[in-house]
Amino acid sequence: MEDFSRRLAKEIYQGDVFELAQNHLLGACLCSRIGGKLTAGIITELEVYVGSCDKACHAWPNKLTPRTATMFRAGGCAYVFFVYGMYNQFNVVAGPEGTANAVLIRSLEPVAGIEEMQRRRKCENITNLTTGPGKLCQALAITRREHDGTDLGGNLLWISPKEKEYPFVARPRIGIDYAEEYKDKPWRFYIPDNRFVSKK
DNA sequence: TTCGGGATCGTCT
DNA sequence: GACGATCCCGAAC
Repeated sequence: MEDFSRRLAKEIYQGDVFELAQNHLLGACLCSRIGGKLTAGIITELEVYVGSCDKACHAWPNKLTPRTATMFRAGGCAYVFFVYGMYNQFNVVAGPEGTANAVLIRSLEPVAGIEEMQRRRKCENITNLTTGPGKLCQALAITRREHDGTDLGGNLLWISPKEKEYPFVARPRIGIDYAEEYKDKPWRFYIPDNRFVSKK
């Protein structure tokens, strides 16, 4: 039986965003207990966004708006936004307060609450439950309205540290063609040879 | 297996 | 008023 009671330490979130993404979030377990149901999955794919220089980042160039305000908070909380009129996307805020760095979680390997995920997603196929940023929010019941800014050290939404090391590869990010010289930066990281990745 | 369109609304111009 | 850090489904190959 897996134990999801541990929490990633606060200081780790407030360090370098790439270090956080590569060495701490990839392979860790994203957990939610929403509506009384525990759902959790191992993070298999993610993308890094850097507010100070990265044209693909919502908060570039360090632009604080009502939408991006949570990204400027101290690392360790959730930045959840809404796109395409129907999907939510979950990010982990990184770095010290006043900086706008985030890690978009793109894909999970389901490990707990799979039946609840199937109900929420109206889908039986395990490999289609959490392989995409919009899908995993639906599976874990994460929404901008309810969870933007949520502390990731609590009991609603949290991250349990990885229990072993995983290899990872670096590739360009998805869906940011407008980002000019930043669109080809290999800031998407995923665990190779894992079925639960949205795009190879 | 790949491609293209539609759904749908918060956010910024 | 335009445009997405997407997803799903159906059509064509």
